[in-house]
Amino acid sequence: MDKGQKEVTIYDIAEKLHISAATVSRGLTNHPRVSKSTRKSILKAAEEMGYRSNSIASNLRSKKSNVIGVIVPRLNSSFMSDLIAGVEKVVNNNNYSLFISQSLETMQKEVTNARAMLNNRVDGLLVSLAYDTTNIEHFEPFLKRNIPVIFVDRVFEHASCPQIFIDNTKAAYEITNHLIAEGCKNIIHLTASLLRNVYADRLSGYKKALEESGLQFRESNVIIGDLSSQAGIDAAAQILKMEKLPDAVFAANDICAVSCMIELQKHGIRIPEDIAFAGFNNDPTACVVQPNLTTVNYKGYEMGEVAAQLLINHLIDKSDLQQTHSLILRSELIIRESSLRSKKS
Amino acid sequence: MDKGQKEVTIYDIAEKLHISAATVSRGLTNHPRVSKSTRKSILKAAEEMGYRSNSIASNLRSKKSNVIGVIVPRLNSSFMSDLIAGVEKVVNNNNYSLFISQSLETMQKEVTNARAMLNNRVDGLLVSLAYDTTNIEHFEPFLKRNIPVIFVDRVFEHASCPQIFIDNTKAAYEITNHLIAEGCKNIIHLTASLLRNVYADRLSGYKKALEESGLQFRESNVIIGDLSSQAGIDAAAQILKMEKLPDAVFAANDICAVSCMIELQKHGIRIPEDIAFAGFNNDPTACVVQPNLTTVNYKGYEMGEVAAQLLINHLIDKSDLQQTHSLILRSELIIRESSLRSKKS
DNA sequence: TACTTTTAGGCAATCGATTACATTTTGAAT
DNA sequence: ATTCAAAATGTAATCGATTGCCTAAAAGTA
Repeated sequence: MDKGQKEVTIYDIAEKLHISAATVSRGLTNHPRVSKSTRKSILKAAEEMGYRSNSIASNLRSKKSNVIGVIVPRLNSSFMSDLIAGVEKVVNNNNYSLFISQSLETMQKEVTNARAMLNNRVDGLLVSLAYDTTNIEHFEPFLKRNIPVIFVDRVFEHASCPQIFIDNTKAAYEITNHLIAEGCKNIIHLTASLLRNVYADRLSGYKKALEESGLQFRESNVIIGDLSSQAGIDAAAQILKMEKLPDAVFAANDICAVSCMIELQKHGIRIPEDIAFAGFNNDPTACVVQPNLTTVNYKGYEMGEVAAQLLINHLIDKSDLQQTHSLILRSELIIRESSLRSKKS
Repeated sequence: MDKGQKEVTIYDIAEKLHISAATVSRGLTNHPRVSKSTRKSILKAAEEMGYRSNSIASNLRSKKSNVIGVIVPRLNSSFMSDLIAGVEKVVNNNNYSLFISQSLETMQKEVTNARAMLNNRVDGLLVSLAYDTTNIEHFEPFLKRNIPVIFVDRVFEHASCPQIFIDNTKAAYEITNHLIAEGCKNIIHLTASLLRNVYADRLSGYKKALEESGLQFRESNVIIGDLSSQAGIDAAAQILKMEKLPDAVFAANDICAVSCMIELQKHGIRIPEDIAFAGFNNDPTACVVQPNLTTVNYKGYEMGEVAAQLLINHLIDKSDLQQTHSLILRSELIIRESSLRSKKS
């Protein structure tokens, strides 16, 4: 089973027009050193003959692929798919293509994927790290080759890699303060691997808020899981077993917050009267669940756009990436009924 | 700003080991005609020298890229991101890579994206069509070259393109029948472009159920939009203006169903007492919204896995794709409170 | 020992486009 | 008609790996 008839190449066009392949190549790429009339005849012949530029050959020779690589923990999360959609839009509008892979939250796959990206000679890389990634040596080969690597959301400190994220500490600080202002004094925090800035920072914002309000931070109030829907259910079970019920739960994402909340409701807990709730991300479910979930609005789409644009600008005009080391995007606290206790009391 | 120091090639390895590049190439690809000892020394040298296989060069010569292309309407929908996650898993496990682009529901972008995929010489293509795609001439160049094209979910009838989807007619028939069994007689159907099988088939299942129950089908009961969250809100407004309120709404996806339902609730409509609701897809929100939404379970992840596996099997063992023309996956009706009126009456 | 087969490895063309450099053509100015 | 810069095109090397065909060496066989 072969690829059907032979492909039309620039040589075929050259032969037909009795000109050289070099001129054809120039004609097809709008090189200024080819006359208008020749270009026109080249384009016409290309069209007629069903010519399809072979990017692979072009990439090999020109040592650039016009491909951006993306490595994310998972593709099927509301946040990540938004992020990727934003990236795709920008990348596509700039005539680049997108190579995508997911690490499934393991460093091992992240390493494998990075290697595949390198072999495929992507021009740049956008990365959001897996839960258990402990170092980023697997990106060194890119940096050594001056291939830009940009971290998004789940970042890692490295002199030559720009980072794009939000101020997680501040956001968590604000949301915790809000809960405290609503009268909560015993706040559970659901989170995931503290290796990741997003979770470590949210935890520190939470701690800071407690501290400033003179509330004691208790290690046992931090439940570390994978922030999945199941993790929320498990956390609910754990909470129900506590000798003294907490008066608030702040989860590091909405998925987990919502499932935990619903599970607790099934056991007769009233939200927010018995336990106030807050999440993170402003997932679609946040304003569907009853009561609507207080959360941090933090949409991936723009983050994806910004990251992709930064990368592409660099690739196009070679602007110095080091200039922009960290890009901190805006996030906002969205207060909904799940945390509003003061009105009721 | 160049790519740093020169890349290590098989020639460098060959020179160092005083053997030919051909042998190095064979050694690296586990070709049987190279001795164990030479292979070992090649691998060792490659490792030491930091050799990275250049897939581009390899692709050019071997005329195969080990890349699968995917074109979907959007990346940031729960269903599509699940589907892509399934595809990615299978593709990745088989040492292929993934090229992804979104058509944003327009045929124009679909055409452009297809061309980019072709230029990049993908080995195969998975496609889910845009709303307004009227023909699939843009995939002919693939077929002419014997590059397999498989349609997923939003399919198109074509002799050489396998299709993977669910029985939308049957699912819609069942869900409509269920609503009728619950006593509904005036059922609104929210859907999108009838150019797409998924929506046309659901409509015909809806019609068939009405017909068989002796209920009259009314054109004015079908509201065509884009099934977005906003479309649900718009539909709610339209419904509220009707001289006689419907007693059920069956939306062709959950996003739209949920937003429509919530909007109606805001206007004092009780679900399911006043209006029963049903959606399609079993999105995460379906079991978060109150009351939980009756829907069709129809997860994209497995569909993605199946599609990718079919494609890859074909690429690997050249099994005849024509063998499997249509693959109809299982779907199931999930009845939840949003449509349960009989108990209450 | 002589001959055949197997195994390991080398040679060189090839994939298709790009591009530095060389050459020819054009056209304007003298 | 001559000159010369500018414009247009051609030549040929190059990117890095693969592979059909060939040869040499090793192993097996009689």
